[in-house]
Amino acid sequence: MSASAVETTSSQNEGTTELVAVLIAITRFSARVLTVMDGQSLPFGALSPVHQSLQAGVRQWVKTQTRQPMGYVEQLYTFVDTTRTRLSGHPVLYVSYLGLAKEAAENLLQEHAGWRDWYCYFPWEDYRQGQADWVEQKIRPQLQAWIQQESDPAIRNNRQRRVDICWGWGEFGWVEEHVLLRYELLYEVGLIPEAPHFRDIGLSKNEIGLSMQRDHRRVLATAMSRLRAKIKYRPVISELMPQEFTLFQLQQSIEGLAGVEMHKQNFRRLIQHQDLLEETDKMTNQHRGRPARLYRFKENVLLENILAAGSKLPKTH
Amino acid sequence: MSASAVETTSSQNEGTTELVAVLIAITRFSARVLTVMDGQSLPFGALSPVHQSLQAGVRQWVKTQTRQPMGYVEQLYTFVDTTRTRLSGHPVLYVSYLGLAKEAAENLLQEHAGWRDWYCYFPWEDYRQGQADWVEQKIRPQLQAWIQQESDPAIRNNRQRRVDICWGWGEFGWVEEHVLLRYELLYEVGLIPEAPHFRDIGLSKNEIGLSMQRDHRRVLATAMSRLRAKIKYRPVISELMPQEFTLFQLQQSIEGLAGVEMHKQNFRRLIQHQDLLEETDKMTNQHRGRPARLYRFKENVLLENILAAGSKLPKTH
DNA sequence: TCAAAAGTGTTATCCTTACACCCATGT
DNA sequence: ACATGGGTGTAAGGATAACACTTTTGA
Repeated sequence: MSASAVETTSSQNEGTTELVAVLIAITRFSARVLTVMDGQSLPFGALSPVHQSLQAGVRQWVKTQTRQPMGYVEQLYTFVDTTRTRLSGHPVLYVSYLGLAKEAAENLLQEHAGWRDWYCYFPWEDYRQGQADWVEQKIRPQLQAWIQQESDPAIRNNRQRRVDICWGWGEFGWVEEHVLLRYELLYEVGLIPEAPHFRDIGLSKNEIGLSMQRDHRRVLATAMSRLRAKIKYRPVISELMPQEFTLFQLQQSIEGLAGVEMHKQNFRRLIQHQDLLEETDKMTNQHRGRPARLYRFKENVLLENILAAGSKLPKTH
Repeated sequence: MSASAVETTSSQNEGTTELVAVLIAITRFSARVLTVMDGQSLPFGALSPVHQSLQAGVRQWVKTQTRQPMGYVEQLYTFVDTTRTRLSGHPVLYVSYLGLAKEAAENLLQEHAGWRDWYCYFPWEDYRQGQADWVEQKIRPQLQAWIQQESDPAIRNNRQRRVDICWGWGEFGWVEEHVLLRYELLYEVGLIPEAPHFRDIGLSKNEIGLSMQRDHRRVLATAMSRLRAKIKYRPVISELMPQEFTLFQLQQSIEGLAGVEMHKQNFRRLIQHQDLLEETDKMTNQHRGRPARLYRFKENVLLENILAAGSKLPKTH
């Protein structure tokens, strides 16, 4: 503290930095995110000089706020909070981290902490049964109106193209990792309650999703984009699965993350061709139908998540 | 300023944030990076509350420091400077950005600003003629010794694996986007002058590369990794090329970035199958051999760099 | 018996790679 | 003439997607 008092630079150089964590776990094949404040916020806390690193700071805050240990961790993105910056007169930063936890601890510290299905915040991102009707019926006309609002035909064309790319319309297909693009589009158009220029058109929470404080929903969207992109080329799914599992459980978990369904037979073959899993000698019949073999990830896969090395997934359906 | 004086929180929450820019351009088919301080630093400056966004801040600093305008910009990574944090008693952050410039302005503002070939800082990353002899002769034995230092056979095995993945030895191939992994390995082993535990084994600057202040070389390595990965699935190369160019020039530019050579015929076909380029009616004979057709990127490609959409490149050789 | 899920096998198609070869120009 | 780079064709191999089909269990 005495050291900072010695600083001769103006307070323009000083600022507040907060660490924000998006911790993901899979429970019953659906993706969940760790929240605090009754789901209105992600775990967060101020960066302090006692932290040895940003990562250590995030781990510490999540641990003290929720008691949930973080497993695999990677940096996501750094945001400025323009509102708080303007109000306080110094820059307010959020450095966000993505974490993957193997099991969701049930004995969370605070009453207001909890695991939530991530589709509560992004209902339109669950594309497993195809595009929801209300997207076509309620969202699409709003976007179309937004396109028509623009008088310059060149910009109007760009808007049309952007909308089509985001939602897989026209010549384009649905791309599950465009979570952030879609969120930012809805935000810009004014359909997201967090937006300063929000226009309420009477969408329910099951449609437009639950809101979060301090733009944390954008942070979550960033995390979903990153994770959905990453599972396609790196076996990070191993950080989320239990020790042993069936191939179908693995498929359902990935489908839960990606928000799309996959072709069963090809999924199995593709996974088995990749030298990621090894058979156990156990079978399970915790489900309807023929008993299934249990598999586990090979030992080196965890290491290779930290280093490098690839993995592939089949296309949808 | 008066607002920050009102702050009641301790100075632990206060910190300094610097913006660091890695601006890349291609000159004569080799990748260059914009530097200041005679190549010892990347352009940087403090984040201030007057900046409307992080990106705007980076653009402003690069412009005022070098007069070079930035084109395409994306966030790279946020680092903590542990040394300066310890000394000052408050967190010191670097938020880094990658920028791609179409042409390298020659009339740079400062005398000490300049464009440098990025292989000056990472000589081992130029793999276009295969692996350099001195890597095999001087680096490899050092890495091998580092592996043998470890007594625990499990950890020793991990080290061996890590070294092999990084450098494409053993069962692995050279992966050009592992720039950061390789740098961090060399840093950890103590071969990089910037490392606190640096052991001088008499490598020349042509071998271990030029040093930079404040760990900026790590920032550059991060940028190279990102860019090398990105050109494989997104046509960001369009942000670096001049208006019109031949296919061979495009190939050489990409080879300059990736640091590997590509198969000529397949490169041409792959590019032409992707609906990225359009023919002009012009030919050039600014080179030996048969005159070549000039191409340009389609108009929508620039837009799609900002949004999404893919592109592919052939494997090496 | 039927539904649900585990599995196996096969084929068509596309993409990539590798190789062979001809064309046009400057020196 | 030949070196250099431009440009076309094609065949082999591998990966993927799509489809058909059998097996084993619980309800």
